[in-house]
This record gives sequence, structure tokens and C-alpha cells, in this order.
Amino acid sequence: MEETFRRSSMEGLMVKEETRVESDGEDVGTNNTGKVSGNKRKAHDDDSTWNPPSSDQKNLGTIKQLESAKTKMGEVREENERLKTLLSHILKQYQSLQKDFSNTVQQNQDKKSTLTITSTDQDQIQEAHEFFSLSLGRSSSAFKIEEKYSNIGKLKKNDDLQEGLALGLDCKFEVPNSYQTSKNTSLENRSIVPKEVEIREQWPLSKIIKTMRSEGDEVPEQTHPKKARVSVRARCDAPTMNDGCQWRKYGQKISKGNPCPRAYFRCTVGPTCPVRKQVQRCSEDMSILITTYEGTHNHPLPMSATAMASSTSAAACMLLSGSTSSHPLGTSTTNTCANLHSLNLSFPDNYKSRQIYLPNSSFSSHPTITLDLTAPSSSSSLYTPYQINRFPPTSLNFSSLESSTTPASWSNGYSECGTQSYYKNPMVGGKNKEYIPYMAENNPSPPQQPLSTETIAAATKAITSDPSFRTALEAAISSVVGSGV
DNA sequence: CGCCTTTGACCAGCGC
DNA sequence: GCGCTGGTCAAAGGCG
Ligand SMILES: [Zn+2]
Repeated sequence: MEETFRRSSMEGLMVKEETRVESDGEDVGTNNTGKVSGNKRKAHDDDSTWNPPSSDQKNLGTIKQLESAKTKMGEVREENERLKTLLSHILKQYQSLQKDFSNTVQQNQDKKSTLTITSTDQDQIQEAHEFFSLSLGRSSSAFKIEEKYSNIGKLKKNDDLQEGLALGLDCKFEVPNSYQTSKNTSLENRSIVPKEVEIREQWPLSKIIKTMRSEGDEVPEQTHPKKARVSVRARCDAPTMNDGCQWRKYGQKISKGNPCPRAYFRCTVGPTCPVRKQVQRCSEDMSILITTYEGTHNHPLPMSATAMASSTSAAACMLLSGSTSSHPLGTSTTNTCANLHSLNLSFPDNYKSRQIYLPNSSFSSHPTITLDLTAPSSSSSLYTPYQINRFPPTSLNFSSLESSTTPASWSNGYSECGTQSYYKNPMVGGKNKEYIPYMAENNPSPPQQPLSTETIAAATKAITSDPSFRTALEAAISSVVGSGV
């Protein structure tokens, strides 16, 4: 399975690479300025030589065209080489990550050997493996995106582009600097929507959960399925964080124990998008803004919004996947995870890790991942040791990550905040075509019963110790933080 | 005019 | 059953 996927994804990569070069050639060819080494191009060249030799000027022009074509061809070849280098780089990283991951899984298994090893664990591990393979499969399209981006000459939206680039790079594949510079090459091509991603059917999580629940006979159907949440704590003076998405406020409440009202927002990018977020100031420190995301988008997202979105969906997957796979519909779970994780983001190197912990809010019935951007950067305080709760807390400390140059806004514990008017965000109004397909929660990944402590713990541990997950979360936060730039 | 925010009403879950 | 609380709805009004 895994191998199959990896292979197929590799083929996809190759095919796309070739396709790209060819199409470039054709583009160039139609302009009569370029030449590419394929047979196709030779045909073009022959065409040009068939011109009646009536005018020397025409011949001269043809020669000049040929020269420039050669030059361009050289450029294309260079780029091709770069891409190949990049590909091998990615593969190397993938392999090392896979090693890491299997190590982690093994450690996990060892630790759990004292406990009863349930089928859930096995499945989980399997899922995780499948995630890797599938995500690489996705990365082929991601790679395509990269390629396309590499052709964008102007770097106006460089930040967003980087996000887009990173978005495609699953499993912490980092873009080599040499490659990044290659974005300076000319040519214009922005149609960057891999169909394979677009096509994916999209299921609201709640629907899925209900479906799953109805399959499981003993569990009574609940009106509010427990959706995983991602909570972000950041210092922010503005009323809300600008995460690149479009939100409509649909409610406000003064919650108990906090004088500051909690605002409820709903994603309005897609008409049926189930994503919600809650924004509330911390009662202890009013400068801290707590933003809680719930659900995953079922529509394409602006570049600036994808990181956060993928993080939430990844979190949802992470927290919900643990108990499902022992059921007949486990395959769907796997898919979900694959989808979600495939959206993992690698990030431009300059992000310092932050605390990420999974208290799984014992106070609410929602499993929650909390990302704390407010603590001093190198703080290593671990949150909440294990407790026996419905959703046992798990803590993570990411400060040990190697990549570390903190953006100024982060190092202060401050994040960029947008204004309330998200719709004013130039990235959102449809002016930009840098939408990347974002599919998530399109497949069932719900628990059919309350998650067992061990399962959740194992799931969170396994996944969060996975570098790609860390990367994804970092990316998400970074996106939120940097989206306003 | 369309989309937004505001805000009180309403609903469901939960504990007693 | 009742009250509390969190979350959502929807009418009303504002804004560009
Ligand atoms: Zn959405």
C-alpha cells in the first residue's frame, strides 16, 4: 500500500515534470521565440525552414529567433535540472522523515506494550504510515504547484507564494534556497489547481460523524458531535486575528469567568462552509487573544488562509482518528488523515517553534489543541501532564525544533492582527487567483464512541512527535501571524 | 442593495 | 424538572 502509493506518486511527479517542460516548450513555440528539445519542437523548426526563401530578412529573423530559442531552451533545461535536484532533495527528506516517523511509532509501541495493545493502535500506526505515503502522493500535485510558481516572475505576493509553495510540501519538505531563487525566472502561469485535489468529494464533518454514529449501534446519536478544535493564543491588539479567511460574526456571549465577551464567527468564503471560530480575550491578560477554530473548510481558500485551515483539519484528524479505525469504516478515516495531512505545510525557514499543547479542554467536551504564542520563545514548560479525562491532555513543547529564526512579531509574542473587516483583505475578494484547492473533512473521521484515554494519548503523541505535524502547526500559526503582512 | 454587526431570544446539554 | 451555560438564530439596523 505504502509502497504503491509512493511509487505512483513518484510517477505522478515525473509525468508532471515532463508535462510541464513540454507545455513550456509549446508556449514558447507559439511565440516563435523558444525551442525545446522535444520532437515537437523540431517539427516547429522545420516549419520555419519551409518558409519560401524569398527574403533574406526573414531568414535573418529566423536565425535570431533560433538563437533566442536556444537561449531559452538552455534556461528551461537549467530549470529542469533544478527541479530534478529539488525532487531528489524532497525524496531524501521524505525518506529521513519516514525513518523518524517509524522510529516514533516504534517507541510508541514499546511504551504501550505494557498496556493492552488494541487493534486501534495497530490501525493507527498503519494509518500513520498511509498518511505518509498518501501525502507524498499528494505532494506530486504540490510539486506541480511549485513548478508553476517557479515560473512566476514577479514576486509581488512573495509571502503568499511562499505559503503556497510550502503548502504543497508535505512532510516538512523544505524548499531549498537555490530553488526559491529560481522563482525569479520569467514566464507567467498561474493556473495552479491540481484537479485531483479539486475533485475530492467534500463531506461536512458533522454529517460524517452522524453517519458513522448511526452505524455504531450502541452509541446514542448526539446532536453535537465532538469536533476537534484548534485554539490559538496570541498577543493581539486588534479585535481579531487576520487569518486570511472571511468571517461573519453571528453571535456574542459573555462567558462565565471572563468579563470579555466571546465572539462567534462563521466562515463565509464558502456558502456551506462549516468552519467556525470563537474569539475571546484572555481574562488574565487582555492583550492575549484566544482564537478557537472548529471544523474544516469545504472550499478553496485564499493562500493566506490555507495554513490555518489545514492546521485545524489536521488537528481534527489527529484528535478524532484514534478510535475509528477499529471499525469497518476505517478506510475512510485513513483517507481523512491522508487528506488532512497532505495539507501540511512546510514553512519558510524562519519560524521558531512555539508551545503547542493539547489540553483537550477537559472543561469542554471538545478535544482541543492549544497553540500558545504568548509564552517566551524558549519556554519549555509542559502543559498538563496526563490526566484521566475523556480527552486526556497531552502537551507538546516545540521549542526543541531546529529551525529557528523567529519573526519579529513572534519573538515578542505578538502576532499580526487584522482588522475586523476581513472582507477588506485584498487576498479574499477574489482578486487573486492564488487559490489553492483545499479539501478537508471530506471523509469520515469521527469517533463512534468517546475516545479512550490510551487511544487519544497514543494518537496525539504519535502525531505530534511527527515532524510534519509540527511543521503543519507551525505553518498554520505562522500564516495567521504573518497573513497581515 | 447586499453584506455586515449587534443583540436579545431561543435551544440543547448538563448538573443538581 | 429546573436553572445554568454555551452556542446559534434571526430581526434590526449600519455601512459602503
Ligand atoms: Zn470556509
